[in-house]
Amino acid sequence: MSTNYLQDLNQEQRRAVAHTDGPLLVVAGAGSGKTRIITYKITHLIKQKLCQPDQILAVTFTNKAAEEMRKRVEQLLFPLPSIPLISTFHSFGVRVLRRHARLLGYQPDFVICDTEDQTRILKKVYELLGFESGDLPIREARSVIGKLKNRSWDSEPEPQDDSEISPFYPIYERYQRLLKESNAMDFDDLIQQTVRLFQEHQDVQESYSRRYRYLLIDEYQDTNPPQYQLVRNLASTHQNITAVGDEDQAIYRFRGADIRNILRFESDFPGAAVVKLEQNYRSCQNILDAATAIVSNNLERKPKTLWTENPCGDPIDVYAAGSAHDEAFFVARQTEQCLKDGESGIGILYRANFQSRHFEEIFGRFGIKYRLVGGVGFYHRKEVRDALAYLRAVYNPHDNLALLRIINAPPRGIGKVTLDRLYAMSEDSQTSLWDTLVSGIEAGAFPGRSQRALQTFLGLIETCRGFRDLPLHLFLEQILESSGYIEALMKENTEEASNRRLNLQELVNVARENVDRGQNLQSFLDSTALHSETDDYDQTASVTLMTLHNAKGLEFPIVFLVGCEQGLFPHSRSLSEDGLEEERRLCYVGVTRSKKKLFLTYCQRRRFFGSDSEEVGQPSCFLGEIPSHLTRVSGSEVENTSPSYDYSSESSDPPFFEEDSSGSQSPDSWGEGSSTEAFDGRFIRGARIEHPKYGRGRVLQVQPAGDDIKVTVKFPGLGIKKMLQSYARLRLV
DNA sequence: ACACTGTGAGTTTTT
DNA sequence: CTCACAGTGT
Repeated sequence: MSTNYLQDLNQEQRRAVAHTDGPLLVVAGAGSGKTRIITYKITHLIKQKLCQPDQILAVTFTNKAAEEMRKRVEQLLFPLPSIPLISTFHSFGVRVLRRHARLLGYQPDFVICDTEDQTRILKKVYELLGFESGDLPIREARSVIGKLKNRSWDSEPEPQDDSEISPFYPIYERYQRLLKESNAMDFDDLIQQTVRLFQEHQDVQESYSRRYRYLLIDEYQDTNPPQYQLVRNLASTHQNITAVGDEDQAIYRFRGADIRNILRFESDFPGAAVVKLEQNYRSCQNILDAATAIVSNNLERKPKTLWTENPCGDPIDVYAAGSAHDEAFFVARQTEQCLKDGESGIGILYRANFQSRHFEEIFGRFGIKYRLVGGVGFYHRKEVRDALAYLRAVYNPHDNLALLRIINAPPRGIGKVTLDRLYAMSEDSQTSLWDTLVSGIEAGAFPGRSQRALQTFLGLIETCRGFRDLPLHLFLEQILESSGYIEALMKENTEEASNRRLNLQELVNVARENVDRGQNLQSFLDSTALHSETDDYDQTASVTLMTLHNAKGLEFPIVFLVGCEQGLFPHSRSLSEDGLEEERRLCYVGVTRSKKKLFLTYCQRRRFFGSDSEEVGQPSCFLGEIPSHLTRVSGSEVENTSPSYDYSSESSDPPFFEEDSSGSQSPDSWGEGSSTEAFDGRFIRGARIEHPKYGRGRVLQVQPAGDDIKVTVKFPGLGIKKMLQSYARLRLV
């Protein structure tokens, strides 16, 4: 068996796989065999004996993608003497950092904290610095910190040149210090600290660069500056890098991803070869045409032409639903029909997680089995996180974050007053909470009741430490018993509590599987921290609900892209600046997930925040970018429940889909560019605005009023005001 | 210390 | 609607 596997590839793909020496950029359009390139190239390198398997490093963004590749490589190459490292950026970071943590002043058993931990830490920071969440909501503080960490290669951010961020720099500084003191890293640190390690310790960098002689990077368009720098560091000694990507599918700018990384690859890596893959093997012609038409409105891209030999396929169905409920109903009915026809592999894709609710509800009523990816996942449940914190705290009591989480869960009489005291003492003595607690109890530093409660807690942790040598799952079971956690749930005697118990049982099962695979506590904790919900997504489920972001890299015979409304998709918060191009790419990603059949739906009215009335919405401007001969439009009628929404004087029912003789099925607001002129960056539903007198508010409703536009705005604390756009000097924020 | 209540505020996307 | 929080009462 020599080079048979090359027969599966087209000419361009073969060129990409056969190029083994030096930098290579593979510009791979949607559905053109991106994953195939990486897996076959790994195969090629090994079969041609260009290196040992364990000298190959392939980096992806999601565990799911990594797993998929591992599986495929295994299939291609039977038994292997060693295995290539196929890993996500983050888990690669963890791997390196666990080994060299001390060089950076961390302990090797550092903790990985996620968004929830970040929030807890930030609350503490606010408390310490006297910040109010009114000054800057914690959510935004997180994003400011993320920006600081992700925008540059070096680890010391320069705040002074950014007036928008510099007032909040103390928050960043204190946050980072608390993290360090807790021996913790957030997700961004996992990359950034790795880069720092490489910068400060050239020898370490070189050893990794020499160790991995061939580098393959998936989804290169989504790399942010630290990741980019990491890649360059790894390639430094050999430049054997294969970057695979597609700038049209760059959808992680909010995470600091910089599309220019892929656009300037050739100048970054002199002598780079470039291969373009333009044949699409996935979608029908109609779908591909629609996708191409949409994305060609973007300016920030290299033009390319995707083509396919696949049949034309059905027209794209566009459905104008009356309400979100109606939309879900329509999708459920269509889905039911598809299932009856023996179809499987139906994807319901949406912009934002909260949209899933209606579909879950209606699908439940229809008896349609579905799988939900994302949302509040297993590892984010309170009880699961508590249990993991117990593991951490018992294993290492100096883990402040874990200790704080479980010290009073279940309630055992250690409240805020006691905790504040403990915290202050720990600040004074510069020791961990645990040490402070131990010495404080000895010194009798607490009032009687707290003293006894803390004493009990201390005894509990010490008892649990006695179980440390048990296999992980038994260890966990023991802790849950001894801590009284299970008992407290039993006492509650509600359905919710019994669900929680089931979840904990499930966690014990996961732990057992880990033991069976020979993994230790540390790797168990790592995998739970880096786990994402996409990971256990099962290809065999016939109906799947997920966000567009989660859908990247997947494909479905049938796709429903729902909620195609101005303000939701494109999202109102991305309308200012050039965020619209990114939304358009997201739309491109969504459309190209589909193999044979695509439905696009939107709601003419949607409830916001579960408010009492449904507000009028405009169809997504992306719908207007699809040539009308590719679509088939239908819709449900909207009853005129509220006179203020009455559009009937302007068009007959259904309002947006008047059949006219000019041949265009599109309403006026769709036409090329016109919707963009009227609404892009303006005051659409959901947008946040600022009024010179009332301050900040949110647009609830927009309606035409003669030549002007009437805008309804909710100002927090002040109530709802209606105003005309031309008079009110509104500004987007 | 904690369980309860009402208030008010907030929904992009993720490792 | 659903979460987090403040303020109540025990």
